[in-house]
Amino acid sequence: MQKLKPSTRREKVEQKEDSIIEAAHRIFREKGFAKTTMAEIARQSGVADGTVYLYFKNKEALARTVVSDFYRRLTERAQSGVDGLESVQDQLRFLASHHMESIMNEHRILEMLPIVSAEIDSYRGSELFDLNKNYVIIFDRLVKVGQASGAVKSTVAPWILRDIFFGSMDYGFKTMMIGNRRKDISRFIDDLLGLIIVDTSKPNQHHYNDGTLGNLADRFEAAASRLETMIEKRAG
Amino acid sequence: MQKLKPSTRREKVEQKEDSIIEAAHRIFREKGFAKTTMAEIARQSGVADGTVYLYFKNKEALARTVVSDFYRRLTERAQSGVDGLESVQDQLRFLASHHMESIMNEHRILEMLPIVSAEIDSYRGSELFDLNKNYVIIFDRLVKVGQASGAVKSTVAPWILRDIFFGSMDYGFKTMMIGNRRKDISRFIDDLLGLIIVDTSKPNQHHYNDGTLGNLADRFEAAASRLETMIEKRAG
DNA sequence: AGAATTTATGAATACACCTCATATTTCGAA
DNA sequence: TTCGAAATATGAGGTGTATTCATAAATTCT
Repeated sequence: MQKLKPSTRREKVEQKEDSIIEAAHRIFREKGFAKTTMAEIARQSGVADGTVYLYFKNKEALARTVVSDFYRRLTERAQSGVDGLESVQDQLRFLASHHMESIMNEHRILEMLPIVSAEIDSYRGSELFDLNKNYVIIFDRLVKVGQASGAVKSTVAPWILRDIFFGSMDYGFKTMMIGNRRKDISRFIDDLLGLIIVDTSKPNQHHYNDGTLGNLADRFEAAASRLETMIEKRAG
Repeated sequence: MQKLKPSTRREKVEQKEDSIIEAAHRIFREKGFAKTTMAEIARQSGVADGTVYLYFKNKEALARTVVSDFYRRLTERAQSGVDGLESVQDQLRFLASHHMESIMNEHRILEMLPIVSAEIDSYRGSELFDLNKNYVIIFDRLVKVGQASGAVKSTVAPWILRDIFFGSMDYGFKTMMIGNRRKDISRFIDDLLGLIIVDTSKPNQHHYNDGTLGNLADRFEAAASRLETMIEKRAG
């Protein structure tokens, strides 16, 4: 009763589940949460109305799965893109561009986040919370490295920088959509990064490899960084 | 048929409309758009279900009125608060604090904005668009004055600064709510303003990006601050 | 093959928004 | 003051959509 052969049976079931998710994603992305009907999702999945509820508790749970998948893709693309770049500046710029592009293409999906997380008793500890955390931690890591090397402003707490980074883009995206000005996006990213990144046009940028006090600062920050990592790990 | 005595009759009608708006505001603010029912609003207003629809076309229009009223109050309080202050720095700080406090108290109302503006054929030109514009223009005016006097960074376009200002706070508010850390709000505002305002305590903005002791002290303190924050978190 | 179990179906139910035929109230004119 | 017309109010019922559930079909096991 519990375990079945993991053969074709399971695959068929998973395939059906995938087709429901796929149809749901397509329609949610097009019309948003309120205007998509479960009947339409069932129809486009090629199943009966009731069948959808064998795979998902309700409309909200289905939407939550769609949002989760979106975050997974977002995180994977962002991380692999960042991994291919050298400097923290380039990595941050890529992260910003990628984020902007993604919410541009799937803003209806992202807009479902407050809807589908409203009903969760504790958003902290939920799968969505973890997925969001896994995404923004990409930024956090870059900031940590950047602050240690002096490429990113050290006067602002990292978690505040994170809120400024993502908050500005989510809000700015909306105003640019309303104003029909996609072409301003790169300008927006430039200015935003300009506030966060220490201007590289300055002569004394990477200059602390000697025995000067600047080098001492580097070493102190690196040590602090190690401590942070350790404490974070212990905190789980 | 058109014009009636503007006497008690009209007043009674307006009074009834107000009681509906008041009840709607109370319940929307408490439960959000989706979980409030028109029946509950009617009950708490002391009218029959159908009566609500004599005053508002539908649930969305009623919610739109509630959001509009919220923006009107927000703008009025912000403007009068700003008018009582001298320096641009103080004015910006007040605007930020007031905004934070307001969305803290009525975030459910603000969250209805995308919902109630979704159905409008053109958000631009709608009453809500104008109200929002009237609100953020307070910031725009401060920035204009600030940039002219050198108190605000001139390297970033004003409309981008505006998106960064409000976007950061809207996003940061959420993360602070989730993390139960209201006490970090003033720190958040300080850091955000620090990115926008030219620090008047420093004769030269770029002063600390060299290898002087002043810069080292900044970086030491920032690193220590990060550790403190982290340890505090664990202790809390 | 036949029983047992899993999976699928779609008609029926539940619930909320909204309408509308009817009732009540208000107000001016006789 | 009374009467009729206009304005306002009512709530039972219409409508649309999420969700359930008794029944059927498909699959697996013996």
